[in-house]
Amino acid sequence: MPVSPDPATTDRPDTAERILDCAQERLQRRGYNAVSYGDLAEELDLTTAAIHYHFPSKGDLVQTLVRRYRRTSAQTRNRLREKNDTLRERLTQYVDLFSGIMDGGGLCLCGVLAADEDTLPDEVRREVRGFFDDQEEWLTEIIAADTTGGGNLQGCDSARAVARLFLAAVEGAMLTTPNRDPATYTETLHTLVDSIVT
Amino acid sequence: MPVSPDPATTDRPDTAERILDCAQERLQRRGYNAVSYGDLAEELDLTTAAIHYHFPSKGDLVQTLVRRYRRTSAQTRNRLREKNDTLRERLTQYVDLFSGIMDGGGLCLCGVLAADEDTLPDEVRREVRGFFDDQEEWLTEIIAADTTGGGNLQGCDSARAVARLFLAAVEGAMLTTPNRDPATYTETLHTLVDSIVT
DNA sequence: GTCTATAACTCGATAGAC
DNA sequence: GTCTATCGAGTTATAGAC
Repeated sequence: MPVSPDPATTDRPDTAERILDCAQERLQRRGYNAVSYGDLAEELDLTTAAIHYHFPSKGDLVQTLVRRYRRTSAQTRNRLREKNDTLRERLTQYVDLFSGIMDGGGLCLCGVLAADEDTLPDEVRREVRGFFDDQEEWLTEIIAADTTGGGNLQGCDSARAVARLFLAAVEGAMLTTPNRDPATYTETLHTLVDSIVT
Repeated sequence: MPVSPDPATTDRPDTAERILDCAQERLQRRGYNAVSYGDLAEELDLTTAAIHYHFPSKGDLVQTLVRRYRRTSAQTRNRLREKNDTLRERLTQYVDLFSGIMDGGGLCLCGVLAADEDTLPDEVRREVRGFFDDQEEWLTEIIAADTTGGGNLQGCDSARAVARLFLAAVEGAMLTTPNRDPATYTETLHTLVDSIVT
């Protein structure tokens, strides 16, 4: 039997993960170009050199972060799909995923980064684009899998077109909702859910 | 009869306006924190001191810019409303307004700035919020004014809820559309237009 | 793995000459 | 109205000690 993966006390995340956590929270509030090694170092009680040891460049750091974000998002989506059978339940809980993000006071990590797209290192840009592709693919699948054919958007439009619209509405509503109020965001998206599923 | 407003040759915009033009183009591509006085000075063949003469602080500059953006957007929307009678025409051409922005390679100025919201000076944040309020108000009016009651979104939902959804979809689609392709963006929004107006 | 120290650069902003 | 010159702070990143 292999030993515990943690060399030490096993009670809290290692430094690399603490850096990622902190970077994610700040990026979701401030965007790529307003987050610095200096910020993170101060909040984590480290020096910038220590962060550079774990992530040589800012591109490395944010690429690793978006990879983690994509991975956990995929796990969450798949759990969500297994736990719910109807398209309405699935879409509604998908919407709630992002209202949870807004509760924390930030926006979707990749939504924020997409606005800074022209200033991102190539490896980060690719990862952000991949995140949106993931979402579109998953939404296309659950919409196409719906057999009830309820809403007026079903049938006349392809599942992919509806998926693209849904993703756009989710990301856009986070950006445009007055005061970033999660309840108002949810209300806005429910208007679309009702239209898709009748 | 008053003299010409231009003291000189009247053939091209004055420096302040050239600065605003350049700042807008760069902000729409790079976001608030990746645009600097140094950038603008180089592209305009000026010094940073000259820009500071016209706009003492970055907050002044961007606030003035977003004010101008709100003003010209309002004029464009009102012309659009006068020239078209049906809700479908009005929504379709509203969508085209932003596909025109994407042709230039950038995003909606206020969409980009909203992603940087936590880093904006207060006066800029207020102006950006005002832009979204303008859009929501105008969309609410044209949706409420529609008498055909065609789409499935009409009636069951308030005009304001549909307006919020439409604005969110427009801003979000600019952000999430693969390769920022204007044609794909337009396609995505037409899915929503069809749903609203049947 | 974290530190000190620093290089090399960019940032927004200002003073004062012309 | 635009310039030169500069300040003080912040930026990413690296070298080398511990």
